[in-house]
Amino acid sequence: MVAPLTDTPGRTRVLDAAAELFVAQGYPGTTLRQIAATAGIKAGSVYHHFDSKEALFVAVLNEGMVVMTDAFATTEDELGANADDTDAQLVAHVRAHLGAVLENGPYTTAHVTSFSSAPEAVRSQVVPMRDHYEQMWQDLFAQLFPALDSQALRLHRLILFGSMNSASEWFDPDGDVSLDRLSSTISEQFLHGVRP
Amino acid sequence: MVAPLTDTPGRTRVLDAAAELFVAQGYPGTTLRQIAATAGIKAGSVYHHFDSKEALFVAVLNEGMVVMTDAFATTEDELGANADDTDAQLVAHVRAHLGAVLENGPYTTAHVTSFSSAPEAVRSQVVPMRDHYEQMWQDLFAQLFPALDSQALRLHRLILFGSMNSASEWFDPDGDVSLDRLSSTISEQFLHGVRP
DNA sequence: TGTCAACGCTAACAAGCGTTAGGTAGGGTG
DNA sequence: CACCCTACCTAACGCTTGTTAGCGTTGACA
Repeated sequence: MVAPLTDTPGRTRVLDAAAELFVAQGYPGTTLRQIAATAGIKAGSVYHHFDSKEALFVAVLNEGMVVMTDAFATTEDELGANADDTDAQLVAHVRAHLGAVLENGPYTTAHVTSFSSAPEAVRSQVVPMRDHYEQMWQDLFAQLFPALDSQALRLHRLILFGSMNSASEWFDPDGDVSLDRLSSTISEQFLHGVRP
Repeated sequence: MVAPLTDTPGRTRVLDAAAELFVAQGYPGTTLRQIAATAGIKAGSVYHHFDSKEALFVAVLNEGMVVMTDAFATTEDELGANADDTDAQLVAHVRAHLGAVLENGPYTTAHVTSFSSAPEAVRSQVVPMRDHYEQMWQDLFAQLFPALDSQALRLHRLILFGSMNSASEWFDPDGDVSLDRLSSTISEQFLHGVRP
């Protein structure tokens, strides 16, 4: 079904397998035996690396959040010169977010697709990092659109997040729409509306 | 945990309970015993109304799709006079879609939130109806934005769907953003971009 | 060379899963 | 009256789940 992964050290192999399966089947729909099999070991051996299924899921989500936060920070650094060009700033950050979610492996995607299927215990452990990431965007929006009040900022941010994250359900890296094209379409659409 | 439902006849009570729980916990995360308890009966009795857990899920999703398709058709009928006003048409359909997803009970919401957690067997039974609904929107878009080619139409439609459907994750009917305000914000945003 | 931790295995556990068989109470109809 | 259909129950089935305990093997380091 899913080819066993290569010779990375054990813990990483388990983490990779878990992320991949959580994305495809959600948290309750994925079993430890599936994860173990994909990682090339037996179910009991997973407990050598993680305390529980919940802890494993938390580890996956945290790793994903780190990738996304890093992508945001890197983009902010790289911008520098264009820091006063609203359009350029937004498109760069959209591109970074989409890159993180759509081409940086299953860790980030897990956040978008299977966070909602997580039990409360898992959710509460991950929410702080999520909030931090959302706050970065909220600050960016406050800087880009100073005329909007904070409620409007939040609303528009959530609209943008919705259109970006939903792409994980239909985007095909081998299709005829590239990531760059998608990023600029979403950014243009968001800034100026549908262009005829 | 989940309050038992009211006095509706048996089959409907099971269907309501199932929809509610599938939305909250996804398909594999919801058990027949939970559904039965919420409906006020025992697990085995569910099989008097439905052949299997899968069939029950399919019934929920189909019911949701009927509601959404009806909402679309009703909107098209009601428009009539304004049929040449692009802005009015879009905002009306956005309002209808959001109304279906956010205030017409858990059946429609189940489509948005837990479709992805369904096993293949369920998915393939529901896809035709989904495709039909998407086609209605695709046709609407073709009429509203005749200057765009079909690839661009699809892209913009998916962007709009993303921002609308993601609202089911954060929209609060009792919050300070009303459904009407949300509908017009999303429509305006989609048509003309962020307004300062 | 001896020791120890890291890593994996086997085998089993209690609990929970979807599902089924067979039974019971009650109302409507011949 | 007898009959049957609807709606529900009880009790169990075979299976899978997350998890644990105990045991082997390996390689690094003293």
